[in-house]
Amino acid sequence: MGRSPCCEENVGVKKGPWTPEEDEKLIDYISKHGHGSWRTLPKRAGLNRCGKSCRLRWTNYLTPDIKRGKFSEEDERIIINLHSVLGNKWSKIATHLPGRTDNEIKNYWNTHIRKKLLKMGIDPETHKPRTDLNHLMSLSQLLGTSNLSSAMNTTWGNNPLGLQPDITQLAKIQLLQNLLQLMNNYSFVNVGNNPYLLSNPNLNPLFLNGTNLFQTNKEPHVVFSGSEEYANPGLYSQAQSECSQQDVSKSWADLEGGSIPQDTDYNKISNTTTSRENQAENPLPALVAFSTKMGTFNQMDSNIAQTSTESPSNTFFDDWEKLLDDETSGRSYWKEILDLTSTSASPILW
DNA sequence: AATGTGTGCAACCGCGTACCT
DNA sequence: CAGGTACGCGGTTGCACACAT
Repeated sequence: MGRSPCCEENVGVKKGPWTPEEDEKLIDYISKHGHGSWRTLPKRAGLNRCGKSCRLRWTNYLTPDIKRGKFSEEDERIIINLHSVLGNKWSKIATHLPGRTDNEIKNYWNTHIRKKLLKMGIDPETHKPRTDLNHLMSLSQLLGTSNLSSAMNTTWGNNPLGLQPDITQLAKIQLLQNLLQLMNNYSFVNVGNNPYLLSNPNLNPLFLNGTNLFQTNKEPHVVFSGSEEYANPGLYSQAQSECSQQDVSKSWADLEGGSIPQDTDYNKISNTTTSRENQAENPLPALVAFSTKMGTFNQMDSNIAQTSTESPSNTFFDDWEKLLDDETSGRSYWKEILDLTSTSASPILW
C-alpha cells in the first residue's frame, strides 16, 4: 500500500553513520527484548532513529551470526550461479549464503563480480557473452592492435605494446564467441544462405555431428530443481547460444590465473540433481543449465575433430581463423563485421 | 604536501506487498 | 472488501579511505 510513513513522521531523527553508543543501545535492547515492532523500537530502546534505520543496522551489521570479511571464490561462484537464475533477488541469494546479508552481496556484486564479468566479456545481467557494439569494437580494436604489434615485433624484434600472444588469442576467442552470439540471437548472418559456411561444417557451430541445432527440438538439459522463477526466462532456452557455467568458470579461472577447483564439476552436479529427490543431497539447487551438445568451445572442438572429415584443418579455431584471415576469399561477411567494429577509437576497457 | 580521482561500503529512499482492522 | 500500517527489498547515494598526480 505505498510507502511507509515511518521516516517521514519522524522529523528530527538522526541519520547517517551509527555511533558505537547507538550500536550498543540497539544490541542491548534487542538481546533483552527482541526487536518486536521495528516502528516502536527506537523509542523503547532510547534511540533517536527511525525504525527502518534500526532494522537495517541490525540486519546488516549487528546480527550476531553475521559473517564479515572477504568472499571466498566458492562464495563468488555460488553468487554468480544464483544470480544467473534469480537475477537481482539479493535476499533470495543471501539465503543460500549463511551469514551474508543481501546488502553485502549486492555491494559485492556491484563492486567486484560485475566488473570481473564485464572484463571477461560476459554481460552481468544476462550472463551471456556481451554482444553490444562497444564491446565488439573493443575486442576488434584489441585484435587490430595486437596484429599491428605482431608486425612490429617481426620487424623490430620487440613488442612495444606488451600484448602477449595468449591475450591476443583470448581476444579472438571472445570476438568469435560474440559474433556467434549475434548470429544466433539476431540472425545477424543468414548461415543457411552462406554457401561457404554450409560447405564447411567446421566453421558452422550450428551443425555439430551433422545436426543442425536450429532444427532440432532437443531441449537443453536445464537442471534447476528449485521453486523460484527464472529471472531470465530465455536464458536457458538456447542450447546453441549458451555460454555455460563451464565457460564462465573456465574463463574465470583463466582471468584469475588459477584453475577450476576439482569439486566444481558442473556436469556431475547436473547429472546428479535432475530430480527433486536429489535435492536433499545437494542443499543448493542445481542452477546450471548446460547442453551436452554445446557446452564449450572446447567441446565443440572435440566433437568436430571426432566427426568432421570434410575439412583438412583440424580445429574449430583453425577454420575460423582461416576464414577471418582469408584476404582473397572475396566473401565479405566477416570483413564487413570487423570493418564495422574497427572504426571506433574507443579505448579498450580491460 | 596538497589536491584530484577512484573505490568500497554503510546507510538511505521509495516502492511493493503482506497483514491487520 | 477497502483502507491503513509495517516490513522487506532493490536501487541509489554519499562518505571515508586509498591511491595517483
